[in-house]
Amino acid sequence: MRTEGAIRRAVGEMVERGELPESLRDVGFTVERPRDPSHGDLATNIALTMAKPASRSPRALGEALAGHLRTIVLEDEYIDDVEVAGPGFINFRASRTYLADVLVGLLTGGEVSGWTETAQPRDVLVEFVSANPTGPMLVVNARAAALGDVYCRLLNMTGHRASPEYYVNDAGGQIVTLGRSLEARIAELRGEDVEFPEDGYPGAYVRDLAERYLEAGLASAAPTDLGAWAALQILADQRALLKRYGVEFDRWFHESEVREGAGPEEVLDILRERGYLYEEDGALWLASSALGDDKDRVLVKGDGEYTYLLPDLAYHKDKFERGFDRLINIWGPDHHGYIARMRAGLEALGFSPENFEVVISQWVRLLSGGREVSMSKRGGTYVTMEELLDEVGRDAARFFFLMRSASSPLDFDMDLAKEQSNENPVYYAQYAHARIFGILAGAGERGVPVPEAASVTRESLAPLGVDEELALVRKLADFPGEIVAAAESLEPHRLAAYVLEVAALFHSFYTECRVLGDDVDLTRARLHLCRASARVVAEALHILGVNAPEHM
RNA sequence: GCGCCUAUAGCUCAGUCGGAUUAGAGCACCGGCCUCCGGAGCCGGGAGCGCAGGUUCGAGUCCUGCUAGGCGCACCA
Repeated sequence: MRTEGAIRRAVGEMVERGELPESLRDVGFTVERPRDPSHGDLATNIALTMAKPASRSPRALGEALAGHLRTIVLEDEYIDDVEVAGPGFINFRASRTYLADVLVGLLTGGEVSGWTETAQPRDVLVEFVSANPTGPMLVVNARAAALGDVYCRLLNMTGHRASPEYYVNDAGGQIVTLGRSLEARIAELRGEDVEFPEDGYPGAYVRDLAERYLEAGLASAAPTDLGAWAALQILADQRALLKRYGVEFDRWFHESEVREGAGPEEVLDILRERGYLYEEDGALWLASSALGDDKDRVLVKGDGEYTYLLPDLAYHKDKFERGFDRLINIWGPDHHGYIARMRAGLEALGFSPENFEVVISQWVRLLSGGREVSMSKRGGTYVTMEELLDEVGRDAARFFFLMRSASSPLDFDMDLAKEQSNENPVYYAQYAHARIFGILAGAGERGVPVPEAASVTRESLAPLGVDEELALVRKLADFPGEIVAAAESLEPHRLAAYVLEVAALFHSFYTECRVLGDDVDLTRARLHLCRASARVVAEALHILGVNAPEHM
């Protein structure tokens, strides 16, 4: 901020002296952190953007601007140096005072959310997983669960109000199919000779449910009721598993409730009023092709039954009516074709489609022993989310899913995730945290006084100055900005990458700089740096829902 | 046929709002570092933007076309 102000002032001065035309007073430019640390802490491209309109060489413009900037920032205690580099970038170098204040802020600054609050908070509903209650959750569900959960954490951390929600598809034909599958398995257990339904669910879990059903001493029932019962059992299992994974929903919204309520009929009324509903071939159609969809969609079938879309529209209408002004849905890649009709339907209902976002979470391919684990739902061979958690644990599973952007298909290396070594990124990050606590404990054992975090001052940090120390502090200074960037772009993988970078810089610092030494002041300063690093690593991991252990 | 996603090092992936004659990590491979705070660590080394155009002072990034892979195009959910 202050850098941008200084640049504006420098441009203003040049305009007033006639060194630049008036038209360039408000020229656009950016200020950003250069990728290469040797280019300083902040850089602006202003000389490049104004070179053409000013018809002067960017390099010469840069020199002229830098001259003005030097006198302007002279009294700024946070900026040490201004220089022109490359084709005409103007680089600013942060002062040691600035870096010291970064650490003071990290150690005494209270809740992280206080550093990252947005000026425009929104009420966000994040709907994710929403797996059919007809079978166990699979690894793709685990990926979506990690993403949705962290979206909420990121949004809440940046001052929004995010609410995680699960839509339970407990209506429609699939529940009946589940019921008929269960019926057949129950009959088998009773020794009856029955044929398993052709389209039934072949998984072993249906047999387990049949056993449970008989053990509970429940009477025979119609397939619909059997299906409803089975779905309830499966849902309870899902809920427990998600909790174990660190994901809890504010609300489980049942499709059956939507269908029983007035919502679907209200949707039809509004669409009719707004002219987006028509009848053809005995069915009621949504005129979605008028709003960007490939074709119109049936809402009420010829037999009077609702299609999936109608209750879903009613559900999303309900979301808006509950006061949410931003809806985020995480869907699998097999549902991307559904986006256009959903968006069209919401627009037809009078909602702004910009407030409805869909993130497509791409498939997960499991690798084990260097080979792909075959996944076939039809063949009944698949790896469930529960098996994955049993195998690799919560921290590794979450971190691996969150390391990659949602839009990339993911190769999940089970062997690597299980490995307790430096090859495993999640251990690498956690190790940095544990190592710091090892140092703090070691200080106590040696009688080295460990300063309270709150006691840190600019002056107490003055002994820091080695490259490894400063590089680490610079990286720590990015923390709030990384949270904001990850939240705004809904890209948790940035934060995962960031925490690995912090860990790497900490390990380098640790190797190069002995923390517990003879120099009391230096030791105190480095202990503060350790504490601040541990805090950033822990906070970042916690946002990702990953533990930051003190011992490993 | 139409639509969406993907294509960056041998492998798995980053790459911010288009920025720096030098495109980064990790794994794998090669070579170094423990009388000392946690070696689950550190330091060094080679190799790459699918193809062809275009926009721009500047393109891995934006646009067009092509190629390859994945997914989707229901009165299923």
